[in-house]
Amino acid sequence: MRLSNLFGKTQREIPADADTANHRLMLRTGMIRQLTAGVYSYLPLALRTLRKIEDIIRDEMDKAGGQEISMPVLQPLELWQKTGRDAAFGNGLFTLSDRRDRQLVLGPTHEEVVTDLAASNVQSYRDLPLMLYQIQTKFRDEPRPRGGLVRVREFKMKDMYSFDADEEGLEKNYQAMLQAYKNIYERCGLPVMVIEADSGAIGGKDSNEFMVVSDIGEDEIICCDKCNCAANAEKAKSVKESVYNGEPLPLEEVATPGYKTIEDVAGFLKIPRNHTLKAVFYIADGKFVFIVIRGDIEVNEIKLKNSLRCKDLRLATDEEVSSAGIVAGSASPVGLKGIKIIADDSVTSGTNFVAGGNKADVHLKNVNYPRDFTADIIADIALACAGNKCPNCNGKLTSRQGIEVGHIFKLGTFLSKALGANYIDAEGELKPVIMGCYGIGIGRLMAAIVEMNHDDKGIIWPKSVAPYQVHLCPLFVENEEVAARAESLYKELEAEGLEALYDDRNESTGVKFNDADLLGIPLRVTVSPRSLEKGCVEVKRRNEKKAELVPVDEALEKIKELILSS
RNA sequence: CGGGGUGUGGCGCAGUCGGCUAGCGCGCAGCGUUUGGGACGCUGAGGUCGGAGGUUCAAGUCCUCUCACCCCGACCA
Repeated sequence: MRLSNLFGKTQREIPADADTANHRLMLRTGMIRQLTAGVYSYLPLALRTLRKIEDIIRDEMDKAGGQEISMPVLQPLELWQKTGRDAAFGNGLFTLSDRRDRQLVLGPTHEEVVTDLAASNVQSYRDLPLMLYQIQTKFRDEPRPRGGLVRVREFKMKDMYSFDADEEGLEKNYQAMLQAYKNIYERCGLPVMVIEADSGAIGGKDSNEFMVVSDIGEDEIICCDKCNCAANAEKAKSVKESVYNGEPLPLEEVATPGYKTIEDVAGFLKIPRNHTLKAVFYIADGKFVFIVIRGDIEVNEIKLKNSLRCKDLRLATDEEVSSAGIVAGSASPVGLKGIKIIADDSVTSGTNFVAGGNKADVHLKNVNYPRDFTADIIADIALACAGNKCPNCNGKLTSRQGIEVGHIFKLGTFLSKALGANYIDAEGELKPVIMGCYGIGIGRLMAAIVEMNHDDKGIIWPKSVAPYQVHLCPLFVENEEVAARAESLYKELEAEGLEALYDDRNESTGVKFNDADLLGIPLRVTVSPRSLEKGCVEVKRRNEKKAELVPVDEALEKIKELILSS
């Protein structure tokens, strides 16, 4: 490609609100252009890289036994109602109606469609296992798109679905996918961590996320510095050591004039925060719920949502709290009637806590579970934090930010049951197929690659996904020998099937070199009067400082060697 | 959904106590001189100042409504 013809110019200035390196660089290189919030056009350079990423993914999916298909973006809402996931996605679902007023959705993912497809095509255990995948556009109406390509509303995703007759088959496919994913990231030059994850709106059981550790990541990873286990903060557990304050003592009221927060009450009574019980109020699917948790621990809303098996969860407003008859600042589970109580298991391992008194300016001392109150649900709903202890090895937990570049799930049978995806086993018995699903966001993966592979000059593409393999950069193109040499070298490269970006523009050296660094093609070949005087051209890797002089007639071989070496 | 901010040529911005023909830098086109790390001169093209309504002799500037985009929060009583 001649740079003079390339659609998408490099920019010297970019909007001030592009605050991540990958976003700035993709704008400056002219790879992407935003159309509206979370919706982008991909220009030629971006598309070339996206295709290379897709080809790596296809290769690994095919090796793992996948078959590529393509499923519709436009899907009947009815299908989503059958599985109940229209509600799970809620406002995240883009919906529309056709001319006959039929409700349609733009697919945020394809479990429903693929399960429906399997329902009509899988009949016997002989049809299993089956692995289907596609690389297809998804639409999700995110509350807040951000960070360039990191969180968008329209994006391409590789989604693979596995169908098995039994749990062993699922496990085998799941492990195969885990390995395939590791291969994909490695081939893309991206270091990833595999962590335990919550399965979220997709539903299901076991789930792992693939994380690129980066400060711009939106996810928090909780990781043990001793045993190296790691989990998304949404899912992570930590040790909640028992708080034993002696044998249970009689309940006792204590005046706490004006002291409402845990911080204030604990300070006033001169006790640690973990000797208190905290009350938090949520509205779960429209119903008021009362949460009790130890004062030093925060509620993990994802865990809470899972415990409640609810679809919608939000904090209760002040009005809702008072109309439920709760005394804000002194709320207590003790003596509470007619309200669902969910307690973190931390309240069961300790004695003589301080809790609210259900009267203004009064708290209760010596509250003990279950003597003084009981809960409708006892569960782990605690947020694990850096500094907590690891539940596996008692090591110290640390926290870091990560970009989620892949997510795999063991779905089980809830979708196949809802959509009638059954098979007849060897004994003639009808059974639901067991499913798994496996996703990678292609654009986000590209953003993560740029984020992890750049310097202050520009992108440093890994060879495997660079838009071009060689950046041919003649200087002083009005010099006839330079122009002739560059032209013939370009034609030779093309004839060899090598991907060359040829900067044929009559620009100054500074402009050309700066653009070369910005674009980040792995290998730069400079043709100039100075080097030609020595009968040479200059070859330089993007990730190295020094250039190397190579005799003109050896240049092609040298370039091939450098491109093909690892 | 709540809070804050911004909308002026392709990009980045100034102009906003109302006042003449809306300006600067980059980029773009032409000519010339240059050019081993973002050169320079001259000439030129390109804007219904997000949109609608209003106030006024006069609106990019003031008022009302509206749309879009960005940032923060989605948070513990």
